[in-house]
Amino acid sequence: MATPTGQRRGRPPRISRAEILAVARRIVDEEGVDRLTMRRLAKDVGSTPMALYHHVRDKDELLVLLLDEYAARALRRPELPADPRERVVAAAAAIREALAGQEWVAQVLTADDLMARSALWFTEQIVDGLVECGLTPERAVHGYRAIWYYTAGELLVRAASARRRAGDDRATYRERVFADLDPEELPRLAAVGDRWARLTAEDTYLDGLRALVDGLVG
Amino acid sequence: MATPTGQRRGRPPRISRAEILAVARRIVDEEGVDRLTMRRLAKDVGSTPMALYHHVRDKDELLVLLLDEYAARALRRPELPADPRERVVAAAAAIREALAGQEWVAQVLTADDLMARSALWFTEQIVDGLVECGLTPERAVHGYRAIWYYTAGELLVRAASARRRAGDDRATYRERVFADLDPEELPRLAAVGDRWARLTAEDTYLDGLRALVDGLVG
DNA sequence: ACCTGAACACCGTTCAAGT
DNA sequence: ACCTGAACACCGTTCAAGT
Repeated sequence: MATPTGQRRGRPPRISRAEILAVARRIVDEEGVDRLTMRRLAKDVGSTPMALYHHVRDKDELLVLLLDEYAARALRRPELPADPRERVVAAAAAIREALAGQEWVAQVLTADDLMARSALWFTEQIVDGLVECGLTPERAVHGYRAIWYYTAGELLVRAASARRRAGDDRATYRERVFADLDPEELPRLAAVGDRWARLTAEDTYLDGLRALVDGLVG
Repeated sequence: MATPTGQRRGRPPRISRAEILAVARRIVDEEGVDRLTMRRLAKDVGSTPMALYHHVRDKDELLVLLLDEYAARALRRPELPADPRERVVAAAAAIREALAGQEWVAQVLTADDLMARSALWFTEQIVDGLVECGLTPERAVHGYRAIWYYTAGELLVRAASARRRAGDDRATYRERVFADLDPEELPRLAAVGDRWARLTAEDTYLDGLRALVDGLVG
């Protein structure tokens, strides 16, 4: 709060929300989101845990702010195709592109959902593209929602398997299950057998997205 | 380990893995997965935290076991339609039906993925249905994968919004954003405006699933 | 073989006080 | 207004010892 003369009152701030977020981002990037604790963050900022609570409400808000800021930076608006169906595909793919690979994003994502004003432009493109394909505005919103479910699911499931690969040992469990399936009971899976791991590791996001969009626009 | 005469050696067990899982399940059902801690669980089992580590490797394994057991119980195999496309839809819907509403499942799901032998029958039905629709086995597996992304995404995103509704206050944030959108910049979203919350709260899982399956089988 | 007690190395957050 | 210190009420897991 400023006084009528423009002076600030009380003790001047030593740390800012922006500084807190920058340091948090560095910890997350270098050591993973699990290592981001309020105590550790305070230490790296050169302050105390409780000082942080003057700038963010709690740890949850910190994570959401982190995601919003990342989205604002990473979601550069691309040139989109003129064809409405291709525009929908390209907008969804751009969101996924920006969020994939950032392992920590998936873990925060479940705490927020379509995040930040910065993502709304993409939402607009998708809804608009679907309307131009002939859907009513209501069905276009539902279509956007389906696309978001698919995209978020891909991000979350893939992040989970990446984490599991890091922790080993359960990957071999799945391989064991698929290696000795009963071909009587589960013939298709038994036939795929050892190719399962390779097949599900392939990046088929775009194929699935196109199928979904094709199905949505009829 | 049994001796050649069938006797067990060493101190007889006081608690079993089955008992641990049953108590864990009760805690999760009654108070939520966040309240399930090794210490709390030990207390309810009438033992000590470290005794648990003789029956499960760590907390992660406990959660996966819990999910596997729940899936085995909840995934009753339904009568499936003869038409292959409808069979794919029905099998996916059955998985989703069993897992939806169980709020804790979503939080564990990101730590596992297609869970347990008990789910493989459904996977088989989906892959088989897609093959009968004319897809190659490889494309059928990719198709299954897309359906799983969509289904897991729906479960996780909806569970996240349910949690947020419980915690309030940020729901109003989204409403505020949507209430004063710039109609110049985001005309479609501005037009939907206050109907956004209602529209995205609707259960349109089946519509999206059908669209995806339609798109997959061409 | 199975269980216990004590300890290690942490958490997020509140409260009361200081400048 | 902003920050600090001490404390509260917890965590998961390891280690050494007991029966």
